[in-house]
Amino acid sequence: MTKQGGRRDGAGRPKGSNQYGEPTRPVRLPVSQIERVLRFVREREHELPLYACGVSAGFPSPADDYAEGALDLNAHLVRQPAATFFARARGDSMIGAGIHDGDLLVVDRSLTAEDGKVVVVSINGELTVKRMRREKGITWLIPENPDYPPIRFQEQDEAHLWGVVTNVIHSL
Amino acid sequence: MTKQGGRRDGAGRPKGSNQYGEPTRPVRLPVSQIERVLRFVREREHELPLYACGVSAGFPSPADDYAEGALDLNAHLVRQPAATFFARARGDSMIGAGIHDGDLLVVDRSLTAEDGKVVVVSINGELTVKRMRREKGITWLIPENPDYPPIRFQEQDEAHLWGVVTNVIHSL
DNA sequence: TCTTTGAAATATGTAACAGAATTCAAAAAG
DNA sequence: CTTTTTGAATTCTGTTACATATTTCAAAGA
Repeated sequence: MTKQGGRRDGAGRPKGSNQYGEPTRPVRLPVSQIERVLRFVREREHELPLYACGVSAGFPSPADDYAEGALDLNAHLVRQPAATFFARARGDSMIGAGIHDGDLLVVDRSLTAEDGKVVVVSINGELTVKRMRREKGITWLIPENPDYPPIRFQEQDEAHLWGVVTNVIHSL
Repeated sequence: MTKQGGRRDGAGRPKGSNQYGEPTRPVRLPVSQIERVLRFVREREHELPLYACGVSAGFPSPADDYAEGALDLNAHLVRQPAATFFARARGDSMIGAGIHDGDLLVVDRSLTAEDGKVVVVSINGELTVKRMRREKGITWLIPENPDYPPIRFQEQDEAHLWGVVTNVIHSL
C-alpha cells in the first residue's frame, strides 16, 4: 500500500457544501424550543403549498410542484409585525365588506387611512370597524349594512383612528 | 480585608434563573437566520395582540394587556401543518359561505368531511370548492350561489375529496 | 439599621474538538 | 483502455469545554 492522493488542489469536501449553503454558528437555545426551531429553519414548516381552485389542470399532489408556490401565513398577512394587531369583529354592521360576526381582522397601524379603506377606530372607548369616506373635507365612517347609519368622524373628543384592516379571516 | 461569604447553602446565582427559565443548549444554525430565530424564540414575534371590537371598554394600547391575549396566526389557523395546504378560490360559486373570488382558503386534509362541511374536491382534474351534503346515502356538492347547480359526488371516475376548508382569508 | 463588598454559583457566547461526510485522483482490477 | 476501489484531504456538524458575565447572599463596614 503506497500513498494515494496527497496534497493537491480541489481535494476534500467543498466549502459551502453544507445543508444551508452558507456558514453556520452555534447559538444557545432553550431545550424545549430546539425541535420547533429546527423545523422552522430546516423544513420551513410554516411554508405550506398553495394551489389554485377552478383553474388547475391535472391532479395536484404534495409531490408535484405547488401550482402557486409555497406560502407563509405570517409573512403573507403580516408585513409590519411591529405595527400589526388583530381584532375580533362583533356584529354585522360590515357584512357588505365580507366581515361577519366573530371574524378575525388583521390591522396595520402603519398604513395611511385613505378614502375607501376599511379602518378600525375607537369611539367613546369602544373599537369599531367602518369604511372611511372623505368628501368635501368631511370624513365619514360608513357601515356596510343599510340597517346602520353613517357616523361623522372627527379626531377630537373620544374618536381615534386605530389602523387599516388588511385582511379578514373567517372560520367555517 | 478578611474572608467574606464562604461555602454556604443558597449562595450564588440560582439555577433556572436564565432568560428562558429552562435549560439551554447550543445549536448550530445558518448565520443569516440567527437574528430571525432569536426574535422568533425570545420575543415571540409571531404573537401579536388581539383586541375585541364592539365590546371593548377603555382605550386599548400596546402598553395595556391585550383584551383577548396574544395570537400566533400559524398556530391558530394551521393545527396540522403536515396535513394542511392553501387554495386560491376562483369564481363566486360559494359567495353565500363568505368565499369571494381570490380568497385564500386554509384546507385540512386530516379532517373528516362530514355533512355540511365546506370541502375541496378535484373533479376532472380541477380543484373546486363546494358544501358537502349527505342525503339518503347520496353525497351532493352544493354551490352556495343559486346561479350554479348542485353536483352529485361519486368517488369513482375523476372525483376525489381533497380536504375540508377550515378558514377563509379575504383581502380588502 | 443600612450600605458595601466579595465569594459562590449559574448563565452565556464562542472556541475547540472528535467523528461523520464528501470529494478527488491515484492505484488496482477487469 | 475503462471501470472500480481506496485513502488522503478537506469541510461539515453536534457537542463539550471554557472564559467571562451575571446574580445572589451573608459578612463586614459605616
